[in-house]
Amino acid sequence: MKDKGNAPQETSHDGAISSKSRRTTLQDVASEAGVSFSAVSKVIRGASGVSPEMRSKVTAAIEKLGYRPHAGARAMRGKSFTIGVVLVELTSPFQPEVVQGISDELETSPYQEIIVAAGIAPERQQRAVEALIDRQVDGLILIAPWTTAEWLEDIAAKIPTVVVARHGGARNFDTVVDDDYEGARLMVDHLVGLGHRRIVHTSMPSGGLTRPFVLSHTARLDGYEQAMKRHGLEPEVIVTSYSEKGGYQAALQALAGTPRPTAIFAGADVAALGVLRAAEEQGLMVPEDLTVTGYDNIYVSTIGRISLTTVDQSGQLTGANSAKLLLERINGRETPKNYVVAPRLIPRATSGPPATATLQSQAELSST
Amino acid sequence: MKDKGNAPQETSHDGAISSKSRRTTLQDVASEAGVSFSAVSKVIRGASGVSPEMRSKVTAAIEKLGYRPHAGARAMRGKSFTIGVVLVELTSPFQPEVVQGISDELETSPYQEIIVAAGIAPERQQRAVEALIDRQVDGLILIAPWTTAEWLEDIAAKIPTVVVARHGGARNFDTVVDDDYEGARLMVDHLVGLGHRRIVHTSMPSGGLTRPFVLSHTARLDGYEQAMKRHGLEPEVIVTSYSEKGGYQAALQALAGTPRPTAIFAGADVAALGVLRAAEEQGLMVPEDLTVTGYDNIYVSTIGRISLTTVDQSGQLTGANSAKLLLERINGRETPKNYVVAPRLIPRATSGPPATATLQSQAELSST
DNA sequence: GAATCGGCGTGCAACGTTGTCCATGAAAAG
DNA sequence: CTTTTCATGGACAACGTTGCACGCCGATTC
Repeated sequence: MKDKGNAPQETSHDGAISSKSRRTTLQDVASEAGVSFSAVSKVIRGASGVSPEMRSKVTAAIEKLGYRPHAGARAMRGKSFTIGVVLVELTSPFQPEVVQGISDELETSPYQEIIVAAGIAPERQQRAVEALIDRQVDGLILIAPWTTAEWLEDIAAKIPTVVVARHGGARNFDTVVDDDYEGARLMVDHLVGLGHRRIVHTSMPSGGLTRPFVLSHTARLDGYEQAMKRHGLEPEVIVTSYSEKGGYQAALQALAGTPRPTAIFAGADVAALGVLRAAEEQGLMVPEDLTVTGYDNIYVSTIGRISLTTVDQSGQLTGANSAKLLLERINGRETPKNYVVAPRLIPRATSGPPATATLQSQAELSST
Repeated sequence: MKDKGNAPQETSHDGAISSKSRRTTLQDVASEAGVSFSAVSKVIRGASGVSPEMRSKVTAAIEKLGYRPHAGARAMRGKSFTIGVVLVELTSPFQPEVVQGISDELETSPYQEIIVAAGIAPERQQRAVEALIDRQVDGLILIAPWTTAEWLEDIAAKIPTVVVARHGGARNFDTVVDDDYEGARLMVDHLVGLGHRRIVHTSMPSGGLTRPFVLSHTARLDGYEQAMKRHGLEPEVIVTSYSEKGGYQAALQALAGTPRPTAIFAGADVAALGVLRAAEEQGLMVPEDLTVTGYDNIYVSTIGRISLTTVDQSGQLTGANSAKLLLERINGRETPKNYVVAPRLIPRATSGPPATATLQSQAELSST
């Protein structure tokens, strides 16, 4: 394997090769196999018009030299085999689960994902998408984008796109959503079934989006309100943010009301954690004095100390499905598909019948 | 702006343009500005030999056409302005914080990060790195890689690299590590200061790595053992994994010992959560009957219901610093740098003096 | 006033692929 | 035995950049 002496490394002017050795290219493989480089390209692309011997010779050479195609060069002509994924925050508990589902699904495909955490601001999200398009991604998966519907349609007209956690369907892209409406109903039914009547819901600003093109939290809000009305109960909503702090603030506000609610249904598990803190501070026992529930079934909710009653929507499944839809779309499908993930109620330790059931119903009666 | 009739869209054979309009290129900008495309390239690259008028004309044209450079084409000749980041798991609580730090740092640079979750298996991590190299990343940040030191040096010889959370320094790459050794000492001192003498530590397998080239958890283990010995105490280590389940199992094992330990110092917060669950199941009050502490100061540890005593190592800072080091290296620095993040003890509600202090010391005396 | 210099703009050859078009030769059909 | 067909492999022109080499021209120097 020594190549000393009479094998001049190509007569280039480039005297000082920068120690970092050159990458093996199609050309290298071609000369190793003793064929033309177009033939090698054909083998790699699985194009027709290749004899079996040809194929095996080339495959052997590729193996021997450890050849790997240059993504940049590929991107110049056609596909880059790269998928762009945009999410809001990596350190938030739910969205990374979706990404993990995407990663796992793409693991067996030739595609590689690029992940960008773009925050909540629409402008920054748009810049992130543009940066991905510069990198010639073959497709986009946008998780809970806060941009306008028109902008999304424009982007999707240019490049195969799947949007996650956004309701309302679309013309040019596929969607994967949890049935948030149904999930909220499940939770309200659970709480009402336990005997609760004053149930407060915490939500987030709608971000200027209009129905039916809304993000998950708005659909949950709608589901909550409808379910409450169906039970003949008065909805009560407090709008803060989906964060521990937002939940804490919402809880303080809710608990100051008279009569005090017996249950707080936070729109997200993170917010429910804040509600728990507020309850603790006010000396309320959960679930004896106050039932607290969330949505998302994030990891923290499962651990013993928290054991939060919540709704599961399988981030993994959501991610895997969006990756599947995107690959279909890259392979030519044009008609939009909308995949709906069925939510599942997970009753745990933070929900129970209201201890003050009799007292409460008296208050209800006198106030009606 | 209508271009009907006598503006033939270039005399190409390509009749059916696939609706998705062509991207604007250097050439387009050049004709808009009435200059050569090399001139435009110079302006973009900030090369010398450009007159002010030239620059403004070109900048205007770029602005007008909304030109954005094609990353693939750039990657063919030189830089791709892309950084590859490899981590173990996106859904783990600590590593995404590091990535967030990297993202924030790169936000103001022309570089864009590609994130890959590669799992714990060295082979899969290696494949991930190769996929990134195929994409011509200009640099790599590897978070807690389980690969051999030789392999890392080989990669780093080819491409600027920063390794996070791996001790021992290196020839060809920079490292950013928390001073895990010191952090473990802080925790042991804290516990001993409270009066504990039987302190169990939970760790993870070393993954076949040999000192001094070890991952964080091994350094924590070393720090724990040294500190215990300095206090004249007997170290007791249980090896499982850094997960809720791993912590649970370790705790069961530890609590079965006689005399029972009064404190369990888990090597990671996630594991400490499992310890808490085990304690709860056995009817032990924390911290009255058992002190539980962790390491990493993940988000969950901060919330009221958990309020875990732990050691903070600022993932954000770690990430930001590794990005800075990588950019320096991309700009030509060759001499390796090792950045050490100072750990900080965060005492919270899960640690306190052992209730059975007298009893405990009797047991100690009789067993010695 | 001629020679030299340096600033500025242009031309052009890569870079590593893809996919179309073309030449070759063997097998099948007449 | 000649013509057509078809499978196979090779040549080659893009793709959108970068960065070097060159040529022009006005200004400085002797």
